[in-house]
Amino acid sequence: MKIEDVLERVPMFKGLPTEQIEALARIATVRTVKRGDIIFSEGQDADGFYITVTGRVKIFKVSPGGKEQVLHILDMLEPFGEVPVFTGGRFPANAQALEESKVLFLPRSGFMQLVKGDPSLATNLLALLSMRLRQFARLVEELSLKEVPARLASYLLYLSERDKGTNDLELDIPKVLLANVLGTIPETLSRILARMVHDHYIRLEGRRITIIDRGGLEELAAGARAASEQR
Amino acid sequence: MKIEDVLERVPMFKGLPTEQIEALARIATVRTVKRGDIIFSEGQDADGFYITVTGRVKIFKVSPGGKEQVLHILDMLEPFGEVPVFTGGRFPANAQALEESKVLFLPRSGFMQLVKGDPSLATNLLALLSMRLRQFARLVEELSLKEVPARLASYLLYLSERDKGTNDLELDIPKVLLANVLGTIPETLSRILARMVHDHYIRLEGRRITIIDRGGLEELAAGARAASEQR
DNA sequence: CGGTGACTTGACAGGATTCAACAGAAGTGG
DNA sequence: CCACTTCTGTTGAATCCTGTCAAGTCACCG
Repeated sequence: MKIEDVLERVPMFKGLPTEQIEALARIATVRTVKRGDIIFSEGQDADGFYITVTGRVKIFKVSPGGKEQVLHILDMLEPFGEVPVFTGGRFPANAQALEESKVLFLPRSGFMQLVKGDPSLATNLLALLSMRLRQFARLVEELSLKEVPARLASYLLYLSERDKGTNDLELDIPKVLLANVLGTIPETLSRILARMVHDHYIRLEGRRITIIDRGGLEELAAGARAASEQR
Repeated sequence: MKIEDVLERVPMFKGLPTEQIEALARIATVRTVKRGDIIFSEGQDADGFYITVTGRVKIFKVSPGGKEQVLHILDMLEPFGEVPVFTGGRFPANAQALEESKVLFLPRSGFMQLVKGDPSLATNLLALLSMRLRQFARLVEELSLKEVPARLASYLLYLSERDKGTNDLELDIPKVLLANVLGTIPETLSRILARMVHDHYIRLEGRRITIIDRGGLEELAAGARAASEQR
């Protein structure tokens, strides 16, 4: 597939005139990465940003002890690593391919010129960054204000909502990764899932989860006292 | 003071032509708030954003149980509540005045037009939002990957750095608020400060803190094992 | 078939919150 | 100016969640 065709489908570039798409395509380069490959690391000098073409990428931070916190999981056609394009300097986090993926690299120079020249691109970007800020605000809220069961409940409800309200969910990521998304570790996740099963909130078979008490999950997510209340 | 003069000094509007400053001034309104006043609440419909003129404002989230997590503390001439300007919809968090303050309100309509017309304003905004994203990434890292002593150590070092590396710090916020910034509660903060004093990292008199072991603090901030190691 | 990765479970320790009580500072009003 | 309330900060004891350490199962792959 031609790069132009990819760029055209990127939401961020919605409404860009063809010639500018072509200009972008000329400066873009494709990079193929294998599962587990690091695309960039925190602190690394940033001279451009990326867009996923196929595959998925996680953005994450690591503690000195090796614990991970996932900030984003990016699907197809989502830009990432764009922050240092506007602030200059270095990448604030790490990016790693979850699967064999193709990513597009757009060098900073040239891109900035384009932004300056095209107000609709600029406002698209403002919308994108604002959306990210919203997500972060929610993430901070979850991490700081809620306990793990509440976060997990939120996540399950989010999955359900994303699929038009089904009760039959299928985790599309391994549980280790889910744990890191939720800001915890696999062991804890495992236990809380078990507890939720025991308390008849959900049914669980491997990565298949069925919601059987949506109301209960919603209470949990809202921060109600933990499951298995036993006062 | 005239509104134009204020707007001119706002970093975000750096380099804007005078006539556009004047256009902004025409749509802006001033609002005076007392200490503790809520400027906007999470979920409230957003039809514009704010800029601090005098005083300070905190942006925060609240858990159902009443615990607070502070996202930002804004000094003079800093914009806030700007996210929904670009995403539409509602405010993602609450804003409350820490002191008697004057804030400027800029309605969304009109502002967006200005953004579309002025590329340098747009890039200023992109830089602003990107900076915020960076801060959030760091906040998430602190909350998720570090324990309270490490966060406190980071914060103290940050204060020191902000004042050109002094060892004599003066907290400009009450400790309750600092606790909420660090994602904890006053009791815990109090104890950890006491421990740091006991371990000769700092000296403490009310809100005056003197760093006496910077290296030690740096280790703590990096995530080394907690103070008062006693294995 | 040995080996690696994903996942689970148990025992345990430890950090942090909760509940409670209290002292000092600050601000209010008579 | 003093009594009183409120705010701020500190300390103690008990509890709980969560992470750590360790072991073990199951599935999949070379």
